[in-house]
Amino acid sequence: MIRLLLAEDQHLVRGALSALLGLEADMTVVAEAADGAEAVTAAVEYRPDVALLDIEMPVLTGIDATAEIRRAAPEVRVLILTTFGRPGYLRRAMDAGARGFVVKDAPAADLAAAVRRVAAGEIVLDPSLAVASLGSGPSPLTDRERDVLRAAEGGASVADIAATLALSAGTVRNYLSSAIGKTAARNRTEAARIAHHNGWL
Amino acid sequence: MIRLLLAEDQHLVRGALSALLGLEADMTVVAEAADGAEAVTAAVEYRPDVALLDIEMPVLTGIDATAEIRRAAPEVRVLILTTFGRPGYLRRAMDAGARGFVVKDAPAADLAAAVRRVAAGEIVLDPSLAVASLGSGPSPLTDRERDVLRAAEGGASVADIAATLALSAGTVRNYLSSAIGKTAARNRTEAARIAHHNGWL
DNA sequence: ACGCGGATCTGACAGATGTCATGGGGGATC
DNA sequence: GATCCCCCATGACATCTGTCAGATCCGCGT
Repeated sequence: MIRLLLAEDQHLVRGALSALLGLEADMTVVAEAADGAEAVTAAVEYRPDVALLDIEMPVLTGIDATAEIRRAAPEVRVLILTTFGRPGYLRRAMDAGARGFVVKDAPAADLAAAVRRVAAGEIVLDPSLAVASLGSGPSPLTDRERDVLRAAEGGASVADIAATLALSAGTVRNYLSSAIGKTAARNRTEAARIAHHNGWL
Repeated sequence: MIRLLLAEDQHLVRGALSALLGLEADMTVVAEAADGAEAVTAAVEYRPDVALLDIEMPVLTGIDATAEIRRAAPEVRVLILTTFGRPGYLRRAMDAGARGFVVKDAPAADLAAAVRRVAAGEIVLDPSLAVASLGSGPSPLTDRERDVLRAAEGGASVADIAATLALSAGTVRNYLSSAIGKTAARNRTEAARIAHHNGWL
């Protein structure tokens, strides 16, 4: 019997996934979590065979939660289940210690299969995603460039960004400029979109 | 027996919802669709009692699909099930003829209840969402302002937008300026974010 | 010790952006 | 018919943005 932990912030989706996996004769959902922090706590407490984590979660990202679980409950195998197949997500998830990566628009039957393979100790990756991940390479952005881009996402002005990051306005513009160059964009908005799409933020 | 049509573009989520609703003794999923156009076709063909539609779908939005179903198969009752409780979404969905609106982070048990009530002829709304919808009022944007903002979302320049909409650059800047004013934003990016968040795009 | 790259800053410049005043044309409303 | 709003446009202005050239500091590897 494979014991599962399910972490997903959308209540209805979580319940639906629980129902879906509950139909499998060899699986049982032993715990559910609505955010990354809850997921870590539950992983420590219930020691499931497989932890199924969404990436886009409040409080603690699925990726950060993966790293935490890796530290606090190393025998728990983490399978990432997320909406977006961003190359950067895959890479960071695997670096954090995930054992598999499934996107939410894969066929429903694949999920149970992935869970079984991860439980058996295999690494499970969508091959086309893996190709995209290796093709686009790691993030070319430095830490500061990432900070600045992230702060610029919502439409903040240079002055705003400078204030929140405690930098001079000129420095912020320099970072923005180099981030724009590295993403081959034509302004900060496009740069943020591209970086986001690649999972670099 | 309540006959259901399920339209949701993420395969895994669709399968999971199908599993969840399949557990209910008085419901059966008679058709599934991966985009809005498929949903309309399936609604016409299978004439389900209730059509469960996501809003964020390719080809045809859940809202557009609602209007189409209303025309082509008026006896089918549409229940919108979507990720974001944007006030503008609710309003437009109801205007298009939806009979209910449920957000994906509602408790899982609520979904089956909502389906039953819609099947029985009731209108089902999340009360707090309804309040937000009435509170924020309808979209203050004109058609053109919406077009321009939408075109600007990805970081396009004024010249790009002017080219795609066949307008003069000055006109584009005027529309952007008035959209920025109406959304109380400080630049186009923030305006697009706010409009998007309210479901005005 | 030396060089390299990242983080931080400044100053200057061209071009993009946001604002405003102003105009004409068309449809809806009163 | 007058009024209002939306569509479309132009020109001028102040500000914001993106780029580039330089400059200092620090840590890391050879």
